[in-house]
Order: sequence, then C-alpha cells, then structure tokens
Amino acid sequence: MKSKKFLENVFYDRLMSDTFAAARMADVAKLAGVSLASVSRALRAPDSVSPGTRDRVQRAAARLGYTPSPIAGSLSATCAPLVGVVMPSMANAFFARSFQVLSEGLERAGLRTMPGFHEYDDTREARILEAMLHWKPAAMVVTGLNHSRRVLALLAGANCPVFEMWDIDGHPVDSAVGFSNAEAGRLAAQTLLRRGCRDLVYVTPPNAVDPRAAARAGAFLQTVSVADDARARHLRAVDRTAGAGADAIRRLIDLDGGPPDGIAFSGDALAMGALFEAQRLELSVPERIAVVGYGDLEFAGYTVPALTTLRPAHDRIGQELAAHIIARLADPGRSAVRVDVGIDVVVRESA
Amino acid sequence: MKSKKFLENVFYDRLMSDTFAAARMADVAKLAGVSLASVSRALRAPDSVSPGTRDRVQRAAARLGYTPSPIAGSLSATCAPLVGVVMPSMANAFFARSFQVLSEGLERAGLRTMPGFHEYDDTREARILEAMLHWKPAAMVVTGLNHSRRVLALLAGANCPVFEMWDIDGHPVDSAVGFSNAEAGRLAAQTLLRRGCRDLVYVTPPNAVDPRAAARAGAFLQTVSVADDARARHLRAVDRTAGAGADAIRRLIDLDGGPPDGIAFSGDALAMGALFEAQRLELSVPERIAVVGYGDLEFAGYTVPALTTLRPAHDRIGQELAAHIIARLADPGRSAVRVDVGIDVVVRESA
DNA sequence: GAATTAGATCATAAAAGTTTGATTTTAATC
DNA sequence: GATTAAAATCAAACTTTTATGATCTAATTC
Repeated sequence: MKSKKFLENVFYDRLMSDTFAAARMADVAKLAGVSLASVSRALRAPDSVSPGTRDRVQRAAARLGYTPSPIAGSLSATCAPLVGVVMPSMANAFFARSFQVLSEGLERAGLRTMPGFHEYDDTREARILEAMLHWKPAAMVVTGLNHSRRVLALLAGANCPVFEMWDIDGHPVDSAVGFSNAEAGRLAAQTLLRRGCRDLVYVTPPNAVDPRAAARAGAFLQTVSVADDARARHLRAVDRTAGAGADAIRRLIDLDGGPPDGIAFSGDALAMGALFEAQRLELSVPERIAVVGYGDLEFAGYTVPALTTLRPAHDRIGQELAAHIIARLADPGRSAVRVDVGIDVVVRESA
Repeated sequence: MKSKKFLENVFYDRLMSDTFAAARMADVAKLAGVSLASVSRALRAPDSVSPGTRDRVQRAAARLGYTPSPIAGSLSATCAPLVGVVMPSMANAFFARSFQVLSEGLERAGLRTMPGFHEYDDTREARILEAMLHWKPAAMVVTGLNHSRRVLALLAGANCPVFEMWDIDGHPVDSAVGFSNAEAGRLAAQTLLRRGCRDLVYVTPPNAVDPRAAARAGAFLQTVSVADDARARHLRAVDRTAGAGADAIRRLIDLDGGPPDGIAFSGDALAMGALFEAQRLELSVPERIAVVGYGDLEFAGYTVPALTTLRPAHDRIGQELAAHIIARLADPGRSAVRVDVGIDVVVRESA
C-alpha cells in the first residue's frame, strides 16, 4: 500500500520520510514501459532481451536505485542466493580463515554465506543442516567426508550442489576441496623418522571427536609401524590448547621407558605448549625430543625453537571453494570436482 | 505443481522420488481441516487459538513433518529470522570467537546469522550492509561505534534494532555491547608506569585503520603524558603479525636515545613476536624492557616469559549480544542498552 | 427471546519476485 | 506480398507465508 504509487511520489517520499519505501520491480517496469517479465529478464539474463529493452530497463533500475529483493526472488526461484557453510567451530584459526576467504569470494558473485557450528556433534550438525536447507541455499558446504546417516540423507535430498571441505580421503557426496589428512599424518611421521627418531608419539585432542585428526593419527601410526625398529604410541590430550600440550609433555616423561624422542601434535597450539614446557623442564628440542606441529599458525615461526609444522593451504580451500561453487552454479551440468590443495612440511628448528 | 496433490500421494512420493516435495502450510491446513490463517496462528502464537484447533494443527504438522518456510515467512512478515553481523575480519581470534558464541546463542531462538567482512574498508562496509538489509534482518550487529556517513545513514534507515559491538566509547546508533578501548589503553599505560617504566612506546598496526586500536593508542599516550617524568611514543608496525612485532623491536632499538623501557602492543601476536626477538637480541624481558600485550590469546600464558596482557571478555560480548537481541525482538518497545563487558589486566611475567 | 459482545475462524489480499504459455513483432524465405 | 520461423514481449499463474477485515459461533446481557 505504502509504495503503490511509488513512481508518482518518489521525491515526496524521499523528502518526507526517513524510511521511504524501496523501489519494486513494478516501479522499474512502469518507468521503462515494459512488463515485469522483461525487467526480470533484462536484469537476470540480459542476453535474452533486445538491446533496446535492456538499456531502458537498466536505466530505469539505476534511476530508481532498484535492487531486486533476494527474499522475493528466493521464494519463486529454485534457490536462494545463499551458501550454507557447516563447520565444527571457529576456534580453529583455519576454519575462521578459510571461511572468510570463501565468504569474500562468494560475495563477489552476489552470494551471501550462512554459517553454522556443531562442535563435532552429529545431532547438532543435522539440526543445523536441516535449518539451512529450509532457506533453499544455492549450495551447501560441509566440513569433512565423515557424516552421520542423517546428515548424509539430508545432503542427498538437498536440491543443490554439496561441497565437502578440509578432507579428500574418502567418497564425497558430490565435490570435495581439501587435502589428504592421511598424507598429513604420513608426512609428520616421515619428518621425525628421517631425523632418526625411533620412539614416537602422536598427540591428538581427546576422544577422536575430530575425524580428520583421527585420520592423521592413524596414518602416523601406520607409517611408523612399517618403519624399521621404530614404535609409535597415541596420546590423547585433554583438549587442543597450549596448556594441554604442556600437560602432554609432563605425562610423556612419566611413561615407562622414559620420554619419546619424537612427538607430533595434531595442532600448533598443543605443540607450542609442549615446546615451552620442554624448555622449563630443560629437555632440549630438537636434540632430546623433536617436535612437529600441525597447522602453521601465525606464531609457529616465532617460537623458540621455531616450530617445524605442517601447512595445509587453508586460504586456497576458501578460494577454490568459491571458484568451484560459482562455476557450478553458472553451469549446473558441470561435473563434481575433487581438489587437493595440498599440505607442506615447513621445516624450522624443532624437528 | 509438483506438490499440488501432496496429501493424496505423499507416500507414493516418498517411495518413488529421492527428492520429494516438502509439506506446505496448505497441506497442514487441509489435514487439520482448518484455514491457512489458523495454521499460521496455531504455530506462531499458539495462545491465540482454541486448544482443539491448536492440537489438530500441531498434530497435522508433526505428521507431515512440516516446518514453515523462512523465505516465504520473510516475504510477508516485516522481517526475516536473520541477524546480519558486519565485522572487519575473521583473522582476529576475538571476532571469530565472539561471532561463534553470538551465532550459537541466536540459533537457539531460531535466528540464523549472516556475516560480512570489510577489512576496515568503509566502502565495503557500506556495500555489505546494503546487501544485508535487502534480506530484512531482524537485527543488525556492526563492529565499533565509528562509521562512515553512508553506513550511519543505512543503519538509521534500517527497519530493525542495531547493535554495535566491541566498543562503548561514543554515541551508539542504538545499543552497544563491548568495553572501553580507552580504558584498555589507560590500563596498559598504568601497568607499565607502575613498574617504573618511564620511556614508553605504543605499537599499533599501520595507519590506524582500526579505530579501536587508535582509541587504545590515544588513551595510552594521554595517560603517560600526564604522568611525572615519563614520555611515550607511537610506533606503527607493518601489520598485526608476530613478524611485525619482531620487526618493531629492531626498529625501537635503533631509535635515538636507545630502546624504551616499556612497550605496549595493540595485539598479542605483535607482542609475542617482540618477546621472541628480544630473546634473540638478549634484551631481557621484563628487566630491560617490559612488554604488555592485548587480547590474551591462547598462547599468551605459554610464552617465555609469559605475556602480561589485557583481556577483553570476548565470549561475553557474544553472549550478551545474543541475549539482548532476543529480548529486544520479543519486546520491541524495550529501550536501547549499553553493556560494558569489561577488560582486565592479566599480569604474568613480561610486565 | 432478542441484542450485544467476545472469541475463534475464515477468505483474501498483500509481500516481490520468477516462470510459462500465449501473443506480438521482426526477419527470412519463397 | 504472403508465409513461416525466430525473437521479443506480455499477461497471468505461481511461490509460501503473514496480516487483516469480514464472518461465524457461542456466551452474556437486558
């Protein structure tokens, strides 16, 4: 009602009201002297309309400052200009970073992003996913390739492309952009073995809530087990903080057979805590104990000794995801992709 | 078309099609034998409908697995079950953390969150805000109290409550949840002065792109300037990383009059880089140079020496925001709030 | 017993676009 | 110049819900 006569009193409205009504498609159509359908076409698929019409519509839209309502568009179109992103958490600098890069990349294509956090809880993951699907997202991004039956069913029923990120070991529902966590575990083991370490430990957060951490641990243990003369154990830290890393070092010293000569951590924060604790306990790193981290967080290069760690190309995950999502939406016939962004060993001083 | 006869063939659909149509309000209405309006009422405001109707509707909805479409609801209602959140970036662990807490808090009330990142660029901030407002968010959260004219105009015209976070020094558009950055600067200065430092430096990221960092720097310099016999300078690091902190220490040593005896950093990463560089240069901390950080990031307690720093209650920002947004939406007449979550000095070893 | 009133329920009109089948215009062919 | 095909445009239907003024029921009052 308020904007029925938009064209007639746009200036009046602008002058008199602080919260004047926005232009609607009908206003543009009237000003351009064409039908609603032509406005929709001219803006959405400019090539499907004659140059004259296109011009008049675009000019009218510009004049009225018209931008289509994504809500109304979403209701009638098959999907909304939204991409749902389901992650375990934002505590991890990786997820935060790759999410921002993804978000910025999608924004350039007019796609907004809708995040959700499940803290490694399957039930929450399913609930979040279900809530997001109600928004008819143009694409869904989920973390990892291991999902509960319920989540898989939801993803299968979702009427949009599905991208799984941060892992490529396994069978993606659709597309996957990430790296091999098994390779990460192997690389950690090889780095320590190559130094001559023979008594190894892999430290993960508790209870293997993170399937990717579990995959790294598995590959680490497996790699060591086939090496000559070497053994490896698995230790669960109380959490993923530096404090837990320090605690892990103390526990390892008390183990039968004395402390190990090489430790790999499933996160740089853990590793850093361990480095500091080793320093306090006067266990020299890397001479007495070699330490490998995971993540190459910003501080890794500045610890003393500088942390040798693994660097997944987290920025690239976000970039590749954005690019592939956009490409897929432009051409829905496009086939699924599997992108390995790779992981590198960053050799510094600690191993 | 596809779901026109939903009631008739729901089971057939479920059996035959992998992507069967979801139930619509009309299906629920038909099954419950009531009108659309009653379904809407029964689900949205159960008290405004007779117990019999409420029961029949809820039963029908449950039977069909019906959940209302947020998109269609948003189109007709005055706002969408969405909260827009505009932040500078996600690189900072604070923003990441408070965003997740906020997001989880809002989720419990059925509100999804829609983030946007501007990297301290006014134009981008305005563009993001504009794009979000098209979604008719139920509330908007923006970062800080300093906004461009354009952003202020958009916020003023936005038909929803506005919450500004991470700062309370100044005049909020509506509500503010954060702490005093000026107090943070003062506390850093007092901490160093109290130790006896007299030649002080405040190190910020370059070019004061971050108005809150600028506020901290200003208060720091002001506090020192009124102290007896003390002087303070302002140094701009190249960025906000540990590397820039290390670099800052080297530059400070080369200054006329030798290195200062107290340095406060606008971020813990900077401070940590400085600590390590000081160790390399054999400048003892805190004896020769006292160091204060900002943020109390996870590693702060584990550096050597452990970092004395300032701890804003970032979790509480997310919590309070969620609580106040929900309360405000439940009762739009509620007045604006101004919540100071406070900031503490965490005294460790470096100062 | 009729009139009034309150409460519940209904039909319908937005909300602001997209999609489609029909229609008009333009271009090409015979 | 008439016929046909192709391209451009249109009017109307459709998307799913909320909001509202109208209608119907049942209870209360006179």
